[in-house]
Amino acid sequence: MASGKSDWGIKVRVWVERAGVKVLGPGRVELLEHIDRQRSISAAARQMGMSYRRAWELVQAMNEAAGVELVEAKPGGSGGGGAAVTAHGQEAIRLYHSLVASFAKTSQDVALPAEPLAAPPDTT
Amino acid sequence: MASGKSDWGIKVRVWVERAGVKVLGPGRVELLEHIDRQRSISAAARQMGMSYRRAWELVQAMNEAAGVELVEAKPGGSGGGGAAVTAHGQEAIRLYHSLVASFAKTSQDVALPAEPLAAPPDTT
DNA sequence: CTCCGTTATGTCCATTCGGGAATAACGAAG
DNA sequence: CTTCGTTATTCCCGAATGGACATAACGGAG
Repeated sequence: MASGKSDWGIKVRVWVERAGVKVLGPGRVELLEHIDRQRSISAAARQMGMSYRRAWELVQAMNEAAGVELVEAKPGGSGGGGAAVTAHGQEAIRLYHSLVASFAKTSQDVALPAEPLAAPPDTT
Repeated sequence: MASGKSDWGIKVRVWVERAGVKVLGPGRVELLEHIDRQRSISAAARQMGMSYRRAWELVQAMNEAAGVELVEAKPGGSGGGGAAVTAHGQEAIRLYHSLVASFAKTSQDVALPAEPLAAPPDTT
């Protein structure tokens, strides 16, 4: 029963750009949240099963694309240093979540019919 | 003036799945429309600047994922054969466009503020 | 000064993706 | 049967992606 019930679904991916370059996406925001909790890029990366390299690149890309520091990182110091999500970063997280919520609501409203690809009756 | 005005924007990508596998996306629907006009996969591919191979693979994937033939292709015959978008395919195009329209509307409604990342005032 | 864990950066490599080209299959028209 | 342009299929390769690893830089604590 490959199509026994109705396993059709709508998927939406939302992201925020500035000057045409990506600033926030689902993965980036998730990373922001992990950094916020861990106060460390490497710890966040580990927790997400992502390489530190990639996490760091994402942070760079985010900061540059946003034009403001969303994550403030510093090497050295007690514990080796660490990273923190700035006030702008916090705001970015809130903003993105509200966007996702809006589109999720739309997704509910436009729910697909049981048979999305039933050809409409001939109108002649 | 890297951020002189307000070059922030929201981007949304919508796609339709069945049983967890992608059926329709922006590129696939565009391909459907080109095939519908050209009545040929290869012509559609040329027009889109895409290799015939990729176009053909997309058609296969679409047909299989949908569980119904969205494109009916036949080799041989006068003119070498050709391809046509079925009634189900036509319906798929309509469906996808309506989805995109809905999400575009939401995108308008949730338009970003001029300074998306202005930190909210301290509430203490 | 030494130690430590994190940030910062470079190099190498497996995987994926899709283009390009080559080839066969096909079937109606002539 | 031959011709013709399209569909169908395979093989090879370049680019991009991102993981794994190695190494330096950093700076507070002791």
